[in-house]
Amino acid sequence: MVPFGKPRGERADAARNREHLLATVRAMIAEDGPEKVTMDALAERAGLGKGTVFRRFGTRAGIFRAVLDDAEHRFQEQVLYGPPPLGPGADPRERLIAYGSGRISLLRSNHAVVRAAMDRSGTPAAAVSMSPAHIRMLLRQADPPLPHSDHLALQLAAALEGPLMLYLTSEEVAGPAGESDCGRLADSWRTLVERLFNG
Amino acid sequence: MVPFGKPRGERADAARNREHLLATVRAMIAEDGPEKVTMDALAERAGLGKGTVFRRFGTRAGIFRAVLDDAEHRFQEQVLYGPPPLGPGADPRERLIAYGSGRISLLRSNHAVVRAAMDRSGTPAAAVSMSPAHIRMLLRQADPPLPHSDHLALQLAAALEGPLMLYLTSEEVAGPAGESDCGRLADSWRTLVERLFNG
DNA sequence: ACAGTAAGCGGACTTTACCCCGCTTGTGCC
DNA sequence: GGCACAAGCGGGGTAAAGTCCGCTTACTGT
Repeated sequence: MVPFGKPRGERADAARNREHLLATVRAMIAEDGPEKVTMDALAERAGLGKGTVFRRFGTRAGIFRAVLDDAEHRFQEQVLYGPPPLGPGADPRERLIAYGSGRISLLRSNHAVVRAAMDRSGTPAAAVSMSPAHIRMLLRQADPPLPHSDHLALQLAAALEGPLMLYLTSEEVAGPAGESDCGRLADSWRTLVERLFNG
Repeated sequence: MVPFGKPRGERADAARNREHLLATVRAMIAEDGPEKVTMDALAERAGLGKGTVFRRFGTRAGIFRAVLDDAEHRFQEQVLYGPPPLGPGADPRERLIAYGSGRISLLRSNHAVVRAAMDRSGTPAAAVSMSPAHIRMLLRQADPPLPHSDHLALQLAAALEGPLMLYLTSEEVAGPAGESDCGRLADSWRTLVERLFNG
């Protein structure tokens, strides 16, 4: 028998500290925005050592990824088990359109944190996103399945997330103007998907 | 008359230093890759002060943007004045397809530098790219013009550049395997554009 | 040629992410 | 309960980006 009987889960104090750090960082984000969050300040405010912060989250970006995890997870649940058209039941085309507008508003409402989570080129944003996989699945379920579904899925994921991550600055996204912008982004996503499926 | 008669162009020594720095950074990139380039090392190797490096390029990412400028500029010239289907003369659909595969191979062959050029969230990658504007123009020239052309252009630009910038890691792109990957990316771009125009 | 001036230069300084490693503490086993 | 030990903790240390400001130097008009 291999000596690794149990992976020995996270220790209780560690879990407590993680929660505490998450709460603290959320508070700091609410007060001054993510760009003002420094590791030292976070550690001090939480009353913990800097080493602890890094042990829990690995990198600065990791903290923001953890902050997003919640919202991300709720959304994913809607996608996997929720009611149509987002959840299963609707046809792939409608699901994909719904997925797009849901994802756009998710990204918009967390835009600053999303940006902070992709700082430093180490991890590509794929880690923050289940989009490529989900889109690929829907492309394959289409009748007839779309060609190049793997690469097409990457491109569609980028079409969805890229404008918010690559091309739009924070000011363009925040504020009331940004809302209508995102609405139009959802409209053009719909166009894109409809034409893609009709071809 | 306003006192600003002449913008007083760049001084000769400054221009010389810029060229020298660019040559130095290119050499460093060739030797160890962009991620190993530090501002201190660059300044020292060029025999200049660090302040000078920052004055010239603003940020670390700025250096890599400057390095890319050349290739970018040559490509842009092909797009604006070169022969069809990339240059003017072909119909918008064909030009867009050609633009995509040209851009993909440009990004692939400079992938490491492109990534380095978008480090630090300050400047969105738009600065490295004329894609959104060019794509928008082609969408408007289509007959009939496509709806939502502004936002659709952003999404298509992201579909084109996003996979290479957001979702594919350096290893996946470099090496011989990456070449076929990029070829398939170009194929699925073609599909995307064809269906979009046919709808 | 020369004086005035703005642009350029250098390098010490500051800030911040991230590493390291000796000490402490929670946990599973008896 | 007590032991052994891995996991967790702390905070000083390092490296690298970016800022500042006093000195120097290339251009311009006369």
